[in-house]
Amino acid sequence: MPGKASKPSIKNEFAAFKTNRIVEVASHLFYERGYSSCTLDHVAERLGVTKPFLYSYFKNKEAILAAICEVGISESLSVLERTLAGEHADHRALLAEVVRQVGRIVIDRQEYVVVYQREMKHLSAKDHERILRLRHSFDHQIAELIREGVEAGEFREDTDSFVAVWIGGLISWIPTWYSPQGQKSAADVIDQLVDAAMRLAGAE
Amino acid sequence: MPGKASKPSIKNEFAAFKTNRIVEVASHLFYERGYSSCTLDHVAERLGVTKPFLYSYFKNKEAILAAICEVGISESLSVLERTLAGEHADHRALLAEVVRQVGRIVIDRQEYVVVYQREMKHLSAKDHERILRLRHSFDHQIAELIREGVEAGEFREDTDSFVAVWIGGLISWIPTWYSPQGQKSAADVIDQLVDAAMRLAGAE
DNA sequence: GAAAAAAACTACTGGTCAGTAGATGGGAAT
DNA sequence: ATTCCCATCTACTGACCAGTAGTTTTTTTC
Repeated sequence: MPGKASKPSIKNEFAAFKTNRIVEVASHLFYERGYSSCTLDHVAERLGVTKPFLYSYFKNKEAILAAICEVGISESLSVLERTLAGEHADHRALLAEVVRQVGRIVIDRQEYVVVYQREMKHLSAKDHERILRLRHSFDHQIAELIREGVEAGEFREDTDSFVAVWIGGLISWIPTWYSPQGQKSAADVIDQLVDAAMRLAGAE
Repeated sequence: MPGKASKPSIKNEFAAFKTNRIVEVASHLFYERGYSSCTLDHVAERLGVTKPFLYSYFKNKEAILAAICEVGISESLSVLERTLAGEHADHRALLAEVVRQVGRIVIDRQEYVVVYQREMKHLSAKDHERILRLRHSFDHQIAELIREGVEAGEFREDTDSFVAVWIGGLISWIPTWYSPQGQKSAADVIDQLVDAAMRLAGAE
């Protein structure tokens, strides 16, 4: 089961690999068919194993969903913190860089993000709360960044720090319309996203 | 069944009323529990009727979902067209008014909109396509409005008409975080939405 | 290479649910 | 009052599925 720290060993690496594969495949199938309509037999079949196999890596179906839901937000949060810790010319550049990085994650982890958005409500109260805290921490840090930027005179002074939520919306919205097969490349989308975020922040 | 034009008569009005009630209640329960996890017995119970009752107004469960999904987008589209037909000072005012009106609809029809976003993929190919066409028509008309505004010199000249999609994202994102019980009033949210949309369009 | 341990499987259960066939009952027409 | 019709209900089916008990296969250990 994920979520506990174990000593590194070849055995644990195998287990981690299998856990990961389950999450990958489940995410893809939940994305395609929806959580409730996708059976664990289906996930198992796609992995070339049987249902009880899954139960030796996850407590139940909901635990697999929780693992999926956590991917996008926890990666975004760790990139955010790493970027905040780095060196930057000003708040403008910092915001642009954060949005760029997180945009990249959201595009790479598209299916995970969509499953999270759609199926969140099937999480247990505990998992739901835990993941929501991560999300709020993210929004809060972006809001703080905006506030500081406004104070520093880098963003329009009439910019409410609540635009953090709107920027979050812009980012979260991408996976619902972006397709890797579409005309727009991922790089184009990210450039446009950064531009849009800067406009919202009033950084001209 | 909805979707056919009938002569107005007291009987048809009764039927339309019942159809409407089914859609209302189903929307609320699909919103709370998810489409696949919400049973028709549950919908019927909440209405104080039985399952076969539903089947005399809708062909099957998916038809109820389709009716729900259509509400938000078709209301938005009709408001858009009505607004475009009216008189306006300039493109700025026109865009602001459209966003304001559609924002209001999305807030009023919050649950319908969320169900549409989450459960779209359970629609039959036919319904899915039909509703997607409405959605595209909406985005296309907003894009056109932006393009004209840029040409008229009212929006920043480096504004790509693709911001229509980002504005659509802003609007669609509201129901996932706005709550009527929250601190922010609907009017505040709409004012902020309009401001954000104007920033995205580069209308300063 | 045999015994023990770990990993994965076969086969099942108890419950759920979309959709239906046929019964019922109350109002309208005659 | 009787017949008919329409709306709604009762009662059912066939399929599906999360989760489990107990067995088999594979790997590790000595």
